[in-house]
Amino acid sequence: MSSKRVSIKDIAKEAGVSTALVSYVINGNEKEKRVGKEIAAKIREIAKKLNYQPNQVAKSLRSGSTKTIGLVIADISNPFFANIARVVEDEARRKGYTVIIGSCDEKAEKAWDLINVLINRQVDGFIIVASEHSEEQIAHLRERNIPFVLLDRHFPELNTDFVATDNFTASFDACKHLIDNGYRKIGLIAYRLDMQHMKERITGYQEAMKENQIALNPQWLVEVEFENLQQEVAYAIDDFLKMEDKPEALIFATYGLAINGLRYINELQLKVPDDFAVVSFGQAEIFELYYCPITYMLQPLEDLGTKAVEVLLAKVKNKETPLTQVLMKARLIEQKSSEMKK
Amino acid sequence: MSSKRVSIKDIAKEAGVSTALVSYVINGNEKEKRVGKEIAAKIREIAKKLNYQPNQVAKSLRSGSTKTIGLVIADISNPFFANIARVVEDEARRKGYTVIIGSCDEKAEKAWDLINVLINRQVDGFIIVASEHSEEQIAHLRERNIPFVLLDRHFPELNTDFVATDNFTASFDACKHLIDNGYRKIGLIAYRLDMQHMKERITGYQEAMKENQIALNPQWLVEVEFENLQQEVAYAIDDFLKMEDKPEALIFATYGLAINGLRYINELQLKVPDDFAVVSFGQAEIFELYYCPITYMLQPLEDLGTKAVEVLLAKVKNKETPLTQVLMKARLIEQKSSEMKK
DNA sequence: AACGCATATTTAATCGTTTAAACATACACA
DNA sequence: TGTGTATGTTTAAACGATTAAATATGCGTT
Repeated sequence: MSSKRVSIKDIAKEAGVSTALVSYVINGNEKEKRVGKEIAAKIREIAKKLNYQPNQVAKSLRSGSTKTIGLVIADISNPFFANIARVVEDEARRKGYTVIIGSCDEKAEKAWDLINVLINRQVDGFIIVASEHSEEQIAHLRERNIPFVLLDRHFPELNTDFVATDNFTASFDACKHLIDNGYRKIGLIAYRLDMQHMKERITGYQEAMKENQIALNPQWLVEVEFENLQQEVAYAIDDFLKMEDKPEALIFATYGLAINGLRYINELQLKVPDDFAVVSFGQAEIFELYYCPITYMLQPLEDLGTKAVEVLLAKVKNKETPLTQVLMKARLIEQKSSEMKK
Repeated sequence: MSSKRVSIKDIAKEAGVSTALVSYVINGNEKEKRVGKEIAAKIREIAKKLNYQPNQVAKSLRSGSTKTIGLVIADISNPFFANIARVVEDEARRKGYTVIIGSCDEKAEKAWDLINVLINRQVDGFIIVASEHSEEQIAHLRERNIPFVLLDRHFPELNTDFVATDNFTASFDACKHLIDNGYRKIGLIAYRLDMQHMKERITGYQEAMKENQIALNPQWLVEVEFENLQQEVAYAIDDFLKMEDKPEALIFATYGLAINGLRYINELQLKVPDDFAVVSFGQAEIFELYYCPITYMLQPLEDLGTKAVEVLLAKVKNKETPLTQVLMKARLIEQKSSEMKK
């Protein structure tokens, strides 16, 4: 059995009417358009019999709306993004939209390509977890009047819609928690990134230290490059160990940093929390499963994702929707890795 | 600055020619179609000036090909699927295709919805990581002559194209490895699933035991339900512990089972590998980061993914392509969790 | 001058759907 | 008989691209 797709024309022919009537009936406009009762019933019956499925591509061309949103992230194989993707997918589907996910590895060039492909595919809007140096792309979208909302990261100087975690407070809380538990020499491993969310994770830490009268030792703050992550993190920890004023607690500013840091700490046969107490950003089973479960700042992924979809779709429906900027609080999940200093 | 999208008509008007010529030039058919040199140059120039981007939706409608493939998986937030998705995405993009990923939580109904949405969106083909009870859907696709390839799991009675791991051998090797390292009482925790890949993981284990003259204790083989996973795994381990002939080594048939199993083992303050040696399927940082790194069967995700795309696109280009069925070998990654029995 | 041929360009149909506008028919009422 | 109104249905253009077929023009040959 082959099977050409059934179109509205086939139904029209079989029913002996014009395609207009079929369209009216299929879309439930038969009342408004005054389609005859028997004809309507006949059309519905035939559509069912032939298992008619509307061609979304034709609809999209005609209507100018594809009911599709593009989700631009760094890497779908990273659990943080994968979790976001899942939330966005579910919420979008609930509202009749399909999501196209694209990974750009934090590379501006890949992101450009990706965005262009998606624009050509006429996505109705974008949810973007932005990378460094993507201001230009964002500005481009705005110029072309394509709806988008930034998720998790934003550029304060661009004044766009965004939905993100309050990273300053999260980092402040993480550090404060360690201080409360008796640690005073606290190191922070972050990325060297010219991005607001990372900067806030740094200033939050600094502010918490200051506010608790702890002199900031600049050596305690290490910013590593994205490339060669594993080595960079190892060097950072090596350096900590060599210091006179060696940190007794570490904050990892992302999940990826924590993974690499903990791996190296294991390799050195150091113990958490005795050699280093630990608090991390990000979330994954791993933090529960580590021999010493890791305290972390739980970002409200579910809320972030659904809110982003909501904000975007409002924008899609009405481009004049006023700017929406949402900050959500992270929650401290206390575990053994940061327990009260002995 | 607003910005209506630039179409081929706009270029044609500006150049004072018909849309046909513009189309020829844009698509590089100017030689074949004998477009005048100066005109061609002019068209190209104008296209550039106006930053023309072809409307992929219109192209799709006209050509009947969307250059899109649907990837149907259980859950994008599961690292196994996320990794597959990444490989598929990259390979597809390399070949000019876009991927739409859909999660169906191993539910036949969700999978149906998803597949229908994607069919309506005219995807050119599907890569499907099938769930239980999805034979009907698969058969449906075949009847409608829509190209697809099964990935990671397949239904032997359906005789479709597929690309999968040789699970029998993988499981055999996992078990054999434990036996070689001195363990003889070996438990297997698997899903109760009517699916080939799971069955093979069971028979592989059984075969390895038999071949090494180890009497199979049926209590050592536990099949748990997908629902209430955490509890079910805990019960299974409780049961093991109560047995006279308690297993000294465990094989987890999936990543999810391992996560839950290891969490519970931690909770009971049992030690790997002394209380239980462990080998698992799946892969993730976690297996390296656990206090006792976990031995696992590394599935060749990269190869599986790229091959699946290759097979599918061959099918898309020519529906008469002969059946392609590929089995790939998993590789044992030996770590401390299965070291030689003391 | 007539024809053939090569070159260059336009016309118009097509993909599947939506929808404003035109058309047709019946009936009520003056 | 004509006019108005309600009801039911068709026509045809449009979305943006592709492409077979038609057309136009110039040139060389006889």
